[in-house]
Amino acid sequence: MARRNTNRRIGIADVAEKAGVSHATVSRVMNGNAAVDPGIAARVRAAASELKYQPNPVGRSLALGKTDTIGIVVPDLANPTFQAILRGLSIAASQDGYRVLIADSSEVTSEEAILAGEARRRCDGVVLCAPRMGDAELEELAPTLHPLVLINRTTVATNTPSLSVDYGQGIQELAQHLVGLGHRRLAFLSGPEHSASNRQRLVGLEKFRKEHPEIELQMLHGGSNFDSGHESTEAIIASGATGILAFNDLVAMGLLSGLHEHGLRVPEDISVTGFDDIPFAKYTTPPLTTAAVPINELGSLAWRRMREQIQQAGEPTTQAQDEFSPRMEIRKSTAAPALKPA
Amino acid sequence: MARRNTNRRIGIADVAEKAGVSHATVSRVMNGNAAVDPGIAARVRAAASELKYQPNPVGRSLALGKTDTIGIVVPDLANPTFQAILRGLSIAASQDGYRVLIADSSEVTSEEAILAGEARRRCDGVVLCAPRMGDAELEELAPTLHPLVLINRTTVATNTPSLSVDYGQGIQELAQHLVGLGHRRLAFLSGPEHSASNRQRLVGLEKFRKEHPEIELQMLHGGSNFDSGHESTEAIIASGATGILAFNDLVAMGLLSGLHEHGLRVPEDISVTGFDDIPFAKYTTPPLTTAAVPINELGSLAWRRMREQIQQAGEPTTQAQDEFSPRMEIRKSTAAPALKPA
DNA sequence: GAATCATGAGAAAGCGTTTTCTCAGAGCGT
DNA sequence: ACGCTCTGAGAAAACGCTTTCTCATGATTC
Repeated sequence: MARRNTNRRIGIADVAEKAGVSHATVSRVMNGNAAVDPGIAARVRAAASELKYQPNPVGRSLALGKTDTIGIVVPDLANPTFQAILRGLSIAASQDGYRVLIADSSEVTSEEAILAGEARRRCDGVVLCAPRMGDAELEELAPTLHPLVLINRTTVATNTPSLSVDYGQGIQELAQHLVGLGHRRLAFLSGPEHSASNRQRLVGLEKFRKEHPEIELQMLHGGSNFDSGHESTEAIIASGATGILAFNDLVAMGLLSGLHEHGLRVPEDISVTGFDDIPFAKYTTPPLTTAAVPINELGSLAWRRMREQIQQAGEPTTQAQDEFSPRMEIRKSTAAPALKPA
Repeated sequence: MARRNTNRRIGIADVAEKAGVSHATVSRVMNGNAAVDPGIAARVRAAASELKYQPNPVGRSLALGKTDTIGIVVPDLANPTFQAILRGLSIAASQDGYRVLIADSSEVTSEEAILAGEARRRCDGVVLCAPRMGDAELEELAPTLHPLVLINRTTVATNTPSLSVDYGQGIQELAQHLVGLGHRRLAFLSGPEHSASNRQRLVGLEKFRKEHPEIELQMLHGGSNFDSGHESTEAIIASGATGILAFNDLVAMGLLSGLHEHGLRVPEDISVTGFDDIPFAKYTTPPLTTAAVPINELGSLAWRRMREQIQQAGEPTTQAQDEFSPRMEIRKSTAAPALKPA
């Protein structure tokens, strides 16, 4: 006897009474699960629409053991990449009648597991987006979250599908591009320390270094947003590099703006690349050379992988490990260096 | 007898059995609602943590009649403004233990009411963000959605709190700013037809026209994103106006890029203003003069108004109608016009 | 020492659905 | 006309929790 009965929403019981049938019959009519006499069905439907009856999803969820909702955990909702994934996921999921519940960990690593667990209990599955937690913790957490889809991380133990972008490959191609233009002094403006995608970039660049020992490649610390790019301007100028690989487009844009303020021209004086190809990248001045990540696909594919797991619950999951290769997007922020490097 | 019992998650019954107490006692211990013998409580807690018991939120929701979730309906999740509102809302709500469920109407007006209704049934309240539906429909829908918070729209009938931005005022100030710089030929590149905020801008500009009959002010049709701004470039040039009021920052940025491609310099040849002050606005080249909308505040205030309604359920709601005044953000995309207007 | 009271735990109802189980009645064949 | 199957509707259990109600136990008071 929880809530008082007064003033409650109209429920299946009201419809049943009005139509002169049992609860069960109303449920049958609403869901079309079993054969019901057409006459009775019509009566029920009339009663339902007259009372504007709408089934209570919570009761439904309890009985069915599913919520038609999936959760997504992201490190920072301010990041356009995660926003785009969220959007792609939401649109794809809604096409199948599912809704998305969001949880923003605000880059607080210790919160991720808690948020994910909570989301999982409320939802039929969880998408874990670029988690910052350590490998061991992820390995332990993953099985408890199933159905789970991982973005930008992988796990070995369980067969959880993962979607990732080959950041190592992309950053190498960008570096190649700069070298091809004639640059000999490069600098990488790195991202957040706990970011797995940042580590991938570092690994890729290490490989690049081995293959091009003649090229100077400096590593500079930075962040993942505008401001950190902007703040790094002086360090970049001091580095003497002519080709700058920014962690992502946001950082590149901040840097672009900082360089402009210092009177340096891009690409004449210095070349800058981004990463991600966020929608804004092609509208910067100059338009940004970057590695395009098929971000919309990521969101919708995440949903497809989730749906597969939800549908074939129990069956041997097909452990899909999708990896996307970034596509070079050569624009105007890169060019051959001036003859006499600064 | 819905699902088969096999393989089910561990529930309150398991804890009760393990601790040798009744379901009720476990519930009492978990929620701290009533006095429980410390010894028994400890036993229950031990059993719970040993079994890693986590209450099922669906069962909880059904019993409590609340879901600790609120819904938000937005016209387009790709729009940075709505992304920012979503983010502010989500962060504020999570501080109080609430989660956010999202619904994207994809600008399909007819879907809004359905999505909102569905969201409301699943959640404890709904935030309706810049709905495109007509006034009559909104008026009819609002009472059925309570607790409801409206953003960028108001409603008279019920006492639902609303948050809005004085777009009319902001656009007038921007126009004033241009006139103050010496511009005499202005053009407004308008937004989506169904957008209430676009109508507000038009009303504001009508007022401006009355007060400044000597100023030429053209109205051009446009959209709300980069591309529409970009596409309008030629129409803008053809208009002969020297001061352009873009619908929002996105449109302004697209326009900036288009003008650049046509060899026109901003602000020397033509001045451009945006609206919203999205994070990117200060990093464009040149940095964009715009009217700043306190977008983060909007999201968190939306939550505060929602929380007020949820808490004082039943009590006379305080029908708050908050209106924000945009703040002029004068940057480098506006300047005095060339002596001889094009 | 008996009556009263406070404390705290268990039984059970209730939240709003779905689904199984059961059974009445109709239709059919012999 | 009898028994069989079949259709379809109601009764009730189940989902997992909270909370009221009830009652036993031990403490308090006269």
